[in-house]
Formats: sequence, structure tokens, C-alpha cells
Amino acid sequence: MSGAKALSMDLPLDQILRGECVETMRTLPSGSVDCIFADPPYNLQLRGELRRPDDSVVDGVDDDWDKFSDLQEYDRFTREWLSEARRLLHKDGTIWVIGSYHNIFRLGAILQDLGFWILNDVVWRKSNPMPNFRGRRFTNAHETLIWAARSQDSRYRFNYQAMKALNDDVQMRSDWYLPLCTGNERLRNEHGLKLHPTQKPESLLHRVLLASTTVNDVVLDPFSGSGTTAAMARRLRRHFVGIERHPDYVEAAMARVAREVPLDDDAIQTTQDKREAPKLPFGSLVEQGTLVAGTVLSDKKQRIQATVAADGTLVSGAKRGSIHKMGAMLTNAPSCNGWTFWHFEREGVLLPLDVLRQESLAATASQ
Amino acid sequence: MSGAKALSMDLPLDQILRGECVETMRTLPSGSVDCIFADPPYNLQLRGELRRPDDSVVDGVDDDWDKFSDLQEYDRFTREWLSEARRLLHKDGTIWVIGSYHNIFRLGAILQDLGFWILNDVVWRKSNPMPNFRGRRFTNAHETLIWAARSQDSRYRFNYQAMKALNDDVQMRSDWYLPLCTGNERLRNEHGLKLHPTQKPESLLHRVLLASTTVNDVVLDPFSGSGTTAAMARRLRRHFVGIERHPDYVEAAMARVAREVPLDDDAIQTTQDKREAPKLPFGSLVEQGTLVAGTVLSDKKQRIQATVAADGTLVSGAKRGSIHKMGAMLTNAPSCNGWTFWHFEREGVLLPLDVLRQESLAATASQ
DNA sequence: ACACCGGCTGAATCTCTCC
DNA sequence: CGGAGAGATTCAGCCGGTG
Repeated sequence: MSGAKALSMDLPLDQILRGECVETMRTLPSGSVDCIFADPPYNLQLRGELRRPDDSVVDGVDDDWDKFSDLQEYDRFTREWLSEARRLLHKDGTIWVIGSYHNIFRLGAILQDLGFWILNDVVWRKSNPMPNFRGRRFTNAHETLIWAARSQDSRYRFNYQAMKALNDDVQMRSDWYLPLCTGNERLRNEHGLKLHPTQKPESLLHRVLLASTTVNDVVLDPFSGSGTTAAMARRLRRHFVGIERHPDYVEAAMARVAREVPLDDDAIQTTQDKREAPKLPFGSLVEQGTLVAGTVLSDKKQRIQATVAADGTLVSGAKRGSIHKMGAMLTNAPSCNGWTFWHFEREGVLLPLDVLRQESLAATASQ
Repeated sequence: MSGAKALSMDLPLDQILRGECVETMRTLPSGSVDCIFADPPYNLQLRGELRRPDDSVVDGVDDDWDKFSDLQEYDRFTREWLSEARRLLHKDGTIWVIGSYHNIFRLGAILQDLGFWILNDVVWRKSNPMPNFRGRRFTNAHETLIWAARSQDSRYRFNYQAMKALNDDVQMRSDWYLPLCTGNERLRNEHGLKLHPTQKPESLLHRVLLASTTVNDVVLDPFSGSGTTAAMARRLRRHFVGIERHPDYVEAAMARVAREVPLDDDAIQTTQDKREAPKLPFGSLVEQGTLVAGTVLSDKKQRIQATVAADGTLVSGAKRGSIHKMGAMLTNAPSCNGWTFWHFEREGVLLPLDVLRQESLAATASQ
């Protein structure tokens, strides 16, 4: 994704803007951000205070910003900020929202109503959730993230191979097992009390940003709070724009960002998707003599053969075509990746053509 | 809960009624069921044919009953059957609905709009989900259930101790790890093909009914399908009322129920679910900051070095791969256990990565 | 009898670029 | 905007056949 970078000239980069969420978003240019992460107020509807079995009071979320008169008011607020978010998002951009069962269904339905295209719902499984003290429900041990593209036809970014690498080389699933933000990671005020009631763990934002953005992308967090998004953006060398109404949070978050050291060139690299690798036409291997015209290729089980022609096509009897087309034709398949289908012999071993491509790309990269 | 039993005289018990969902519900008496389990159409909106990398075709859900012209029509349908469901539910009763990201946000929002009171959202984590074949999203590895009481002041049933016992004497969490319905459990037609495209596993209904109903309770399933709810109700000695519009499904489900043997008085119904072996991908250590990206690892004799990248791969020159692959590559070995091969330095001492893994697993204890 | 291997399958919104 | 073509992409578990 060339992304929104060219459009971001009017965007105040790497800052947390103090102000109301919607009002501040209205001052920013359309299509100027590549990705949005939003952790909106939860509308928790807590009735009175909650006590642990030992009668200590649970420090729940009871700040003013979490009080909404009713569902309709919450929906109105949600539609308003999500509409602005959609305007700010680049056409190929994606948005993440996080919530619990109190608000996630409102968020999801309104996302769909506004034309966002849901790509995944992702479950953050907490390794250390708060137990259900009254024993009247299941332990609420997860929160839900929704990942959505701006529209159905967005050509969004997903760093598939990086996610696979992060998960021991099997596809990353939609359920993520991560600890809560505790201990030293948790920001505290001068009295040692937690600064923000819902500070998100860095590991969560690390995975979110690694999955759906690339270096120098612009990430917007309209409910910046303790600044986890901003801090992880800086660490991973993405640009950020935060919005936060409470000056204390703005200050604490910017101080936090300043303490963050961006990863260096070696550490920031991730496994590349093949789709992004430099293109190398099969014909150039023949031109360069890497593979001599006249070489006979076969499938892995050596049931099918074809001969390499001087123009990089394959020939078998009266049939001729690209490595892909011939693979598909000779196996009656609708399509075929010739790079992995066709094999050549080297020192008695059958190797896929892809090996030659990798070698050739590696050789030219180091020049 | 004294429950709805006294009211159920006009209710046709332990049958699957052939008919349209809403129409049939209208014939049943108000407040007559203790619990509802509903697996409505998901509105998947599948477009073309999907093929696996081996070119085989995925047998998707293309049935007419899952097609809706737009979200508005889906919402209308949902409001209609949920309204009837609420009328049939006893004042202290609860409802379960299951869905995927395609429809669960519509379901949840409408439940709230109608006055249901959400108790939990529960995540069914699939042990064996279908992969994402195109590598364009996270593996869709879960479905979501919403558990809600008829109203905020319902004195609903929750068998807390039974759930705790089922979970090795720790509170049952909101994330459940259960396999898909496959193998012998899957109902098949005379050609050996699956009878119903979306048959739910018995383990799921077993847990649902065990959590939220008691012996002789009445359970309604307005989208009965293959009859998993009815079968598990009979096994657990609950009464059931099913509604299903396709006569073939009604017949197959009633035959299935007839094969079911109710548990006897002594049977303690704890089909213990497989405890999940604690797994920890190397990438998690990087995300969680246990090991910082940019750290240089080495073998025990410090002859070989590599740098940790942000996606949990190791980098050395032009080479990149998992801790295992890189260990093997750099030593020319066929394979390598990266956890014991690679070492990091702590207080001047070289320690294997495995130490970090053990520490991290111990800290988070029970997955 | 037992191990191993190949085949099959599951609620799936599943490509991208160039002409 | 439509069509053609290049080329990227899979995990766990069950079943049946074979050695």
C-alpha cells in the first residue's frame, strides 16, 4: 500500500491532540490515515459498586466519560465518531475497534451500517482476567476486537507471513492469548495508583500494528488514553496521531512515547509476503542462462514433462504456454503456480523452480 | 427457578414441529419455556467458489435459507423471531444465540434493543477450524455465543458449581475450546455426505444445557436443524421443543433423538473436555517484551549469532526464519530445537531460550 | 495387531495487476 | 470497467488402505 503518506502533509504527525474526539477529527484531512485503532468508552452500566468476597471495593470503570443515558445515546455517539473515522481513513485502510459484550454489538452493527467491511473478529483471551466474584456468570475472560476495511473493495494490508512467523509458522488464528497490562508496564500516578482504568497491553498493539500496517504508515487513535497505540507505533516506526480530551493523559502519554526507542533496521524487519517480493519473470532465468533452453522440467512425481523454450514458454507436444498455464493445462486444473509445480534436476535431486528464483533474487539483492 | 413447567401444559413436549420458525412460535403459549438455544442463519454472503491450495473445492454453505437481500432484511427477520422468542421465554429464562462476525453484531444489538439482558458473550474456540486458504485474513477460528436473560431482573439459572467442576475446579471462563462436529458424530445421508451443513457439536450443547438448565426444564430450539439441541436435551433429561421447516431434517433429528439414551440418576455428566496443552509460540515472548526485538542470540559456544526481529523470526545476514529453522540452517543440520539451541545473556550468564519459555508459562499458569 | 500414509473435509464474506 | 493472466495459498483430525 503506498497508503496515505502523500496525503498526510496537513496531518500533525506523532502528536497527541488534546480535544474532543469528533470535533478534533473534523479538523483533519480526508483519507489521510492508513489505520485506526479505537478503544471507545464501554457504556458499562454498573449498578453501584462491586465488592470482592473480602469486601474490598473493585475499582471499576466509573469515570464520567463512561456514563451514557441509554443505548440510543451510545449509538448516536458511536455513529458520529465512526463516520468521521471512515472519512479520515484511506480508501485501502483498516480500522480496529475493541470492546466487551456491553458495547461490541453496537460497534459491530454500526460499522456494518456505515459500509465498513468486517475482515475478522478477534478475541483477546486474557491470561489473568478478574474472576467473577459473585459466581453468577462465566468468568469474563476476553474482549473482542473487530478488524474491518474501509469498504468491501479496499485492498487492505495484511502481513500474513509476519503473523505466521509470530505463531511458530502456522497461520495466526482469530483468538489471541495475551496477558493484561500489569506491573511495570502499567502507568501510575504520583500516589502509585493506576493512571488510566483501561490501559491496553503493549503486546496487543504490537500484534495489531505488525499485522495491518507497515513502516511509516500513519496510525490514528481517537481515544488515545494512556498512549499504548502511540508508544507501540513509535517502537515499530509507524507514525501516530492521537486524540485525547484529558490533558493529564495527553501529558503522560507523550512522556511515555518519549521514553520509547524505535527499533533499529535489523529488528524492524519482518518476514515478507511473496506478493511484495520483487517480480522475476521466468523468461529472464532463461535469458540469463540460469536455466538453459531445452531443459526438461517435470512435476514432483515425474509424471508430467515439458521442455523449456528459448522465450521462456514450456512446450509439450502441440501445447505451449507459460509455466503457469502449462501446469494448469496438463493437470486439468483451473490454475497452477508454475514456480512450485515444475521441478528441475540438480545433482540428482528434484528441486522446484522457485529455488532458482530465490537464488537469483538473493544474488541481485546483494549487489 | 421454579421454571416454566406449570405453564407448559399446552406445549407439545419432546417433539420437533415442522413449520416456519416465527409462524410456529406464534402457536405456543407465552412464558412456557425455560431456555432457548438458537442457531439462526448467519447470512454468510459468500460470493464465488473457494478452492484449497490443492485445488479441491470447499463445500460452502450455499443454501437458500442463508440468503438475505441485505442487512435490513436480515435485521427484520432477526427482530421478528427474537420478539417471539422473548414472549415464549419464562420471566426468569435465558436465551443462547450463536453466530459469526457476519451476523453476531446484528443479533447482539437487537437482543439489547428488545430488552434482553446480556450475561456473557462466550467464545467457542475451534480446535480444528478450516484454515484461511488465501492468506488474506486471520484464520476464522471461533464462533460467538451470546447468553442473555429475558430481562435485567430475571432470576436466571446458572449452575456455577457444575461449571467449575467441569473445569478442574476453577471458574469456567467465557472462552471454550471444543472441536468441530466431525467423524461419526456427523449425521450423513444415504450417499455418505453430510446431512446438514452446519451441525453443531454435542459437546457445545452439553455445556450450554448443563450451565443454564436443570432436569425437566423445557428447552426450545427454533432452528432445530440436525437436532443436536434435542438430542442433548434428552440425554441430560431436559424436555425439548424443536422447530424446523425442512421435513428431512425433522425426520433425521427425531430418529437421532430416539437413539439417545437418557443418563441414569447416578451418571455424573462430565464429559471432560480435552485440557489444552499450554503452547507458547516464540513470537509471544517478543510481543510481550520478555525478549526485546533487536536482541542478539547465540549458540552455547557463541560461535553463531542471530538477531531477534519484531515478528519473532531470527535474522542473520540475508537469512531469516524461525528459531528452529535458523538453528538448522546455520549449523547445516536437518533440524534443530531452537528453544535449547539459542541462548541469551542475563546477568553475564548465557541461558537457553527455554528458560524464558518456562518462566512465561509458569507466570500465566493455566491456559 | 499396529504403524504409517494418503485422502478428505470443516458456517469462508479468501488476489492482484495490467490492458 | 471487464477480462485475461500471473501466481499465491492449508490445519487438525478422522477414516480407510497398505505394509
